[in-house]
Order: sequence, then structure tokens, then C-alpha cells
Amino acid sequence: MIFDMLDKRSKQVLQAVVQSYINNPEPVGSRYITKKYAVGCSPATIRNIMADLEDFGFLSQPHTSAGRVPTDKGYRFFVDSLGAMEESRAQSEMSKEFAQQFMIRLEAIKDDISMLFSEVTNTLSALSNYVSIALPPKPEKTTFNRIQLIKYRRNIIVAILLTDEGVFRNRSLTAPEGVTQDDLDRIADYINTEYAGLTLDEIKKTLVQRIKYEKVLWDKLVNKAIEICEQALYFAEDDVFVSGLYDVMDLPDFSDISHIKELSRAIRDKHMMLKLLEELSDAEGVKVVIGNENPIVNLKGLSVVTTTYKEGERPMGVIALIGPRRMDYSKAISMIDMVAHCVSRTLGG
Amino acid sequence: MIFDMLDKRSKQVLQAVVQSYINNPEPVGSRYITKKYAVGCSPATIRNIMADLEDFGFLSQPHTSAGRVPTDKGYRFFVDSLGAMEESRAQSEMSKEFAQQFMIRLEAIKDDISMLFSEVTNTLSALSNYVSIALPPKPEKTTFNRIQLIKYRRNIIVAILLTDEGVFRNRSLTAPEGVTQDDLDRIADYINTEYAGLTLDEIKKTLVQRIKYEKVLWDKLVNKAIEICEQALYFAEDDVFVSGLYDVMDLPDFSDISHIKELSRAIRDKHMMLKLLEELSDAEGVKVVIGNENPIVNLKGLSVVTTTYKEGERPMGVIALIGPRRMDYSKAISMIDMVAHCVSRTLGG
DNA sequence: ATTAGCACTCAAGGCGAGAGAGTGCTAATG
DNA sequence: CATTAGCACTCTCTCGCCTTGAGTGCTAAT
Repeated sequence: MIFDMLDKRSKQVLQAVVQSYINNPEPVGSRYITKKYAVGCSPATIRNIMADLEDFGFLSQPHTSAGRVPTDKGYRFFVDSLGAMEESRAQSEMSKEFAQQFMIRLEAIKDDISMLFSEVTNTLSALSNYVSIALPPKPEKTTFNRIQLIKYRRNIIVAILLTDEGVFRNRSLTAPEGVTQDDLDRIADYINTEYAGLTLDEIKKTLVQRIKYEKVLWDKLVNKAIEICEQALYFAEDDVFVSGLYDVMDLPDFSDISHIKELSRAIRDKHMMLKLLEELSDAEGVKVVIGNENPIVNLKGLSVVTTTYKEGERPMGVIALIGPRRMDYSKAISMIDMVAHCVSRTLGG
Repeated sequence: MIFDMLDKRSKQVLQAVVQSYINNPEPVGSRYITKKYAVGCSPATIRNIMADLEDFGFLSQPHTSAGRVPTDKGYRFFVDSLGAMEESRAQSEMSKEFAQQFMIRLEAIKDDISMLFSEVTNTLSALSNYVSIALPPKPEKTTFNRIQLIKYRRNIIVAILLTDEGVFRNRSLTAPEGVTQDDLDRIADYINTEYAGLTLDEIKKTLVQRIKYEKVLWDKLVNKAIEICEQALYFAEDDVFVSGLYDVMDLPDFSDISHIKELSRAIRDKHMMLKLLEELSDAEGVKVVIGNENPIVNLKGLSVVTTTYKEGERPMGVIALIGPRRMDYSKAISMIDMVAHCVSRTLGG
């Protein structure tokens, strides 16, 4: 294991370097460490240790006569050792209080899923100064409550899909000729009694099957209706909540505009983003992906912290924070954890 | 009038300077003008003219030995003279073709107001490389079609507001005790027959009055229902569509991150933004606001081009482009004009 | 009125010296 | 034998100096 390569003092030094670099993005020198962190030995000794740490790949030098900078491996060690001393994540009084305030705000808007997640990402990015992303509950995790079909104007049908987690989606569709509101009501009734309590994903599958083998039996109208429902169930991929791109520009790491561009493009590339986040969404607890560990090429210079919110034990969706590699992992982890818990409790209750 | 201060050749030179600076953001010198633009005189003459133009306040020099740069007044002249030679805005073959394609895309999504306006801003910013903003039809301009109240879960009411311009808004509200779906249907029926064809604004006013003097007559339930409707009619100010912040970063004008920040903040400050845009929204045709003409302090380094889309003759809402002061006004104006016409035709038909 | 010619101004870029921060190595030390 | 003081060395950063070049304004000639 990675931890065994280092004696206690080396670990201390490594943590000191990472912490210092997180606080202030400048290469950190041996003298600085002896002054700021009580390691109890001289700069020369630190230099030796640092040279070792560099050999092991935890640190690197921008140039020969500069201090050391953490590598991805260095950050990885730092993050893993954060997890080891779990108690540091115990919530402070202040954050507990904040969580309560936050819960109250969430409760007030829990029935509008998009307001809810806007609030979540806004809060998270305001707290952390990093970019925050949230995915609403995935269709396969969302329970169907009922569908409402409304006819209006000449030949438009509006389908409103309600789930147990809040209003979800309304789509409008072109109606076939001669459909009356009564027809729509009957269709909706049928679907509501038939499918209540199933997840959207299950419904989707069932619907497709029905269409296949009942095509001949049912009349055109119902056929069309099923199509309508399927479309209504279709999940637009732009249902991703992003916030904090502005705040992040204040970080020194993004003083160069090319970095902002990179990040923007990564976020805009929602397909990619979704894939990454969904991959991580099965995991328990908070996950951290550092720099090059990241499979998305535009994100290689950045780190991602993700977790899931749940209903009971069932993970429902993903929340993520994206920031520079030298992000304040400790803070980011506890923030996202707190927020995820609040969301879980709000949706679950 | 501003036009009379200058003889024909001075105008030519001024236009040449502005055009050149728009194409390439570097101070333009006298020699360059004689080479690139056929003015028919020597650099020395141009220098004299430029000195005059500077005296009049149309041009300025970054430093003594540099070329000239347009001032806001210079741009203003340029834009106004664009308007004068209207024929230049006649659509080219290519843009006509594009407009047709665009119309087809709009038709396909016209019934979902948010998809529609997302498409509009995306297209506009992709075409122009500037930030585009669109406001959906204002409540006072939007015609009520019907409202649908749905009860679900314990005590939640979902109100879906349909307008003649597309599905508009769904809000969820806490229901008073003991309301049944039948009650809600009756209330909705009442409102639908009573208010069909009115604008949302008119309805709002009427509702408030009703509450006042019918309070004693009606039972609590209907009272509550009216409140519900009022809430449903409430217009969240975050219904602003913005796009193109990423594209704009590629412009040399925004190579400095502080400019991006400025722009971001201006956009985030939606109150301000809305106020500005609404102010301009009564105007006929395309309006241009240049640099310091702008009342919003964060926008003083930028220019805004706005226009309205209409239903028949009635202006419905605003579309805007925000870019650097040296934006390609000619292109921006014709683009936004084209898009606005397409939106008008789509919503009107 | 226009233009050629010329002196002048100023930003930008290249160069070199000096300062400063930090290292690695060696030899002394407890 | 691990630790440390001392020292030479390396590299970046900054400042000032100079040169270059683009562009001007003025004056005198056309």
C-alpha cells in the first residue's frame, strides 16, 4: 500500500507541502516548511526528505532552483489520508447551523425539481468557489406518479409528467387528427392506473414492448398515445444544473483565460460529463478524481469531487464539484457531503 | 445633425477607420488607410483629416505615436450611417437560405417555449460569436389560454399555465386542507371560462381586485384558489435565456479575464439587464447602444444590440446581442433582425 | 488644397546585470 | 548515523537600457 512507503515524518512533510500549496499556489521550499509547520528539524533535513518524496513521485520541481509542487500522486496521498482521519470531517457548529438553514430553504422549494437543483448548485458553488454540477434523479430511479394529457390550441397535446420526486417534465406534441380531451383523459387514466409506482425506466421498457405486440389489437389512437407518453418520458440531456463558472474565475488558477475556456468546454460537453458522473454515481460516499486520473481530456488539469444523494438506500442522482487540482479537498468533501445529505433528506421525506 | 459636420471624404475616412478597427483591433494609421481603402489621396492628407476627426471627438489616440481608434461617438456615427444606407441590410442569398432552415427548426419546437428560446439564443450566438439574450413574451403581452390544476401527493397542487404562445410555466403550491381534485377542476373551469383571451397582466390585476371585494362573499376555498392562480402567474425573473459566453472568449477583446468577469457579472445581474432590455423593448426595429451610452456600469465597455419580436404589430419580447464595442454592427444587426423576424413569424402563425 | 520630407514621440522587444529564493552536496556535529 | 550548518550553484524574475519601427505633426514645396 502507498502509505507504507513513507515513514511518519515524510508523511507530515508531504501533507505540509500539499496543504501549503492548496493555501497558496506557489512552489513551497524547505525553509518555509520548517517555519510554518512544526516538523522539528532543519531545512536541510526537509530537503533530504523532499528529494526522497520527489523520487517516489509525490512531488516535483518546476525548475531546479524552485520549491516543490505536489504531483497528482501527491494529491492522491493527501486525499486518501484525509479519508483515514475521518474525524476531521465531523461537522463544525457553524456548518451544522448552515445545514439547518439550507434544509429549510430546500423544504420550501422541494416540489419544483428545477428550483431545487438550482438552489443546490448555487449554494454549493457559493460555498466552495468551485463549479458545481447536479444531475436530477435518473429516469430509472424516478418513480412515476401520474401523467396528465392536455389538449390545447389546434392540435397540440401537452403531457405533464409527475413523479414522486416533484414535477418533472412537460412536453408538447402534435396530436393526431380528431383526438378529443376525453380521449386523452381516458388514455391518461389507463396509464396512471397501469403504471403507478413503477420507475420511469421500467415504464419505458414496458411501453416499447406493448407497442410491439399489441400494435394490431389496439386502435390507432391508443398507439399514438403510447408514443406520446414515450416522448414525454424521454429525458432531455440538458437537464444538468451547473453553477459557479463565474466564481471560479476569481481563483488564481484560472487567471489564464485558456483554462477557463478549457473548463467551459468540458462543461459544455455534456455527454462526456454525464458519462463520467454516471460512472461514479454507483459509488458509496464521496469520490475524488484528481487531474490525470480523469478520463475526460478537457478535465485533465482539474479535479472532480462527486457524491450521490439517495432515497433511503437507493442512490438517486449525482452532485459534483469541479475545481483546480489544488482544490481544498477537505472543505470540498465536507461541503458536498453536507449538501448531499440535505438533498437526500429533502427528497426522501 | 451629426452628419453635417463632416464632408464626404471625412466620412469615408471615419468609416474606413471604424471598419478597419472592427476587422482587426489595432490602432489604424494614415498610411494603412490609403493602401487598403481607395480614398484617393496621400497619407499626409489623411493625417490632416484624422486630426480633424479627433478634434470632433470621433477618434482618439492611445498614445501620440499610434494610429487612431474610434470613440463611442465614432461608432455611433458608423452605426447611424449604416442605417442610412439601408440597402446594405438586404439579405444575401445565403442568409435567406439560412433563415428558411432556421424557420423549419423553430416550427418543430414552437410549442415548447423554453426549447424555442434556447434555440434562438444558441443560433444567434453561434452566428455572431457574441453573447445573445432573449426574453420570452412578457406577461402583459401574453394571452392566457387555460390553466390546469392538478392535485398530487399529500397536499401539493401543480398549476400548469398554458398560453397562446406555448406552455409557459408550472408551479407547485401547498394545498389547503381538504381540497379535492374535483374542487380544483371546478376552480380551473371557472377561471378558464372567465379569463380566456385576456393577457396575463390583465388577469393579474383583475384577480387582485376580486380578492379585495369578494373576500367576504366567496368561501375560503375559492379565495385560496385565486391565490394559487396568482402565484402561478407570477413570473420568475430567471426566465432569461443566455447563450454564447463561451464563444465570446475567443475574441481578442476578451483575452483579459477581467473583461470576461465584467461581462459575466453584468449578465448575472439580471435585474439590471431586464430593466435595460425592457426599456428598449418598446422601440421599433433594431436599437444599438454603444459603450458608455449604456446605463449599466458593468456594461460600459460593451455594446448592446436589441430588437423585439412581435405578434402582428404587438411587440412581445426582446432579443439582444452583447459584444465588444468594436462589434461587427452590420452583421449583428442583420443577424438579430433575421432571427427576430423568424421568431415573430413562428409565434404569430 | 495637397503632398513630400523630416524630426519627433512612444510602445515593444531584446539584452544583460543583479537580486533572491531555493537547491544539492559536503563536511562537521551530537 | 541521522542531522545540520555552510557554501557553491542554478534558475527565475525584474529592472533599466538600448534599439527598432510605426506613426505622427509640422513645414515647405507643388
